[in-house]
Amino acid sequence: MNYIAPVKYSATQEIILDTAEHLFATQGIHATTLRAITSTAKVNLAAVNYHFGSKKQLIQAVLLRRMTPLNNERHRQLNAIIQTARDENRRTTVAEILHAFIEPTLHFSQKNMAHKDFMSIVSTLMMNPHNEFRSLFVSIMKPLIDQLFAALKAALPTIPSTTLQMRLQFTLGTLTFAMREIDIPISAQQQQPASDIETLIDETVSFVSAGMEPL
Amino acid sequence: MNYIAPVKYSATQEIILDTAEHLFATQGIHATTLRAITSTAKVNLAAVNYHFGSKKQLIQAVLLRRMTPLNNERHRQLNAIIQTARDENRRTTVAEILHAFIEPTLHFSQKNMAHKDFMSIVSTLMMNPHNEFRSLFVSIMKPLIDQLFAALKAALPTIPSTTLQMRLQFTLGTLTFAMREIDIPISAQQQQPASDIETLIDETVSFVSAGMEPL
DNA sequence: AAACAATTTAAACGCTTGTTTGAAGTATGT
DNA sequence: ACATACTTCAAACAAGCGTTTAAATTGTTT
Repeated sequence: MNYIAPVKYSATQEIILDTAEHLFATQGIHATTLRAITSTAKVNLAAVNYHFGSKKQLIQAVLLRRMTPLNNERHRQLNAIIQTARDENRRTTVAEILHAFIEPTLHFSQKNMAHKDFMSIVSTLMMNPHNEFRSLFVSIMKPLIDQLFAALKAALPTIPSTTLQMRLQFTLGTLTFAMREIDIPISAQQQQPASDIETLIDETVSFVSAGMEPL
Repeated sequence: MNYIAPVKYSATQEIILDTAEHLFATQGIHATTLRAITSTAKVNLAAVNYHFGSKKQLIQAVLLRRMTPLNNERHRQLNAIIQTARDENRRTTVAEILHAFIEPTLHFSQKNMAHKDFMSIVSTLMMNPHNEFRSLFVSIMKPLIDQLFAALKAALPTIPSTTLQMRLQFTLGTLTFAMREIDIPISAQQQQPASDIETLIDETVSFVSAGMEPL
């Protein structure tokens, strides 16, 4: 359930997708030209239009290629902890729920440079309410966010929905910052401590878990 | 101290700045053309180059015009609570410090549509590590962030700097989401509760205050 | 009222953009 | 080996971009 099979691409298509992904992340989607993509990928200028139809469709392909497996994994983990709690005849905890969403996200973003680039694109998109491709992104995320909210509501039945929705938005904001090195530089900061993934995951989960239940 | 005087603009310049601000926020900086700005503002196409020199300099002017008074106010509030605590011979609390930063930010962003647009641009910029204008933005923010970090470090002396830096980044992420209606839509959500500013400020401060000291 | 400076205007500039074209090349199946 | 489909290629296309120009207009000073 909720599983979506990935799409297969030819070698040329994958080179284009990889190159576009990297340039979108580092230069921005709008600022990246087809000439920049094709010359970097060492393919002909017309290759993008031939293989993907248009620049717009290329962007969508870049997004869907990685979004699908990531969301599959997030769904898998959420279902897993819900099932485990049911088996053990108890409620899921807030930290469990948030971990099931945050762990795949941060693990995914730290897997390699390509994944880091991809998450960079995604977070930029999340921050751009009026972006042309945001509706695509939102439609992909919606079922997952709904499931996440329902799980949190069940774990924290006394908190009003309005408040809980707000805190979930804050959580997404925290996660967006966590999954990149956006770092407004801090003077005291010595050249990026570069903590490992597990520490980052733990810190993020405990930060938002505490925020979910203040006082 | 830390106060920077605002720049004066002519009527034509202000119309251009207002229009550019709105279009930058709703369409993105790169996607907004000078022709779109000047035709919407009902001024001649050449007016931007005449009054600001170039599109690049116009963007900088849009940023600086509002950033300066906002940061003046943030500095004022931070200095105020530090002075008050000193007068009362006690440490500043974490919630006080975060409130002094968050309150002016959210109040500013909710003042009117123009301010909302501006904060939309700023948050997009914060999320774009490789954006051309990020360095300008960071240089403006740096003294403030440093002061904020120093205050937090003094209030939470037992927390390692590395951890504290991470939590400050999370806080900025939360605030970035709070100051806009970015809202990944949640199904249970009934057409935006639209809570008032004071509630939003309180919720944000308590969320990040809790996150600063988990357990 | 005349002279000067500041601003606005319409038109054009060179350049880059995404896309399309038709020929050349390559792979596949019989 | 040939016919057929697929892919690559260089070249060109119209459209849109930021910027510049020089004349017309407006505002200010003397």
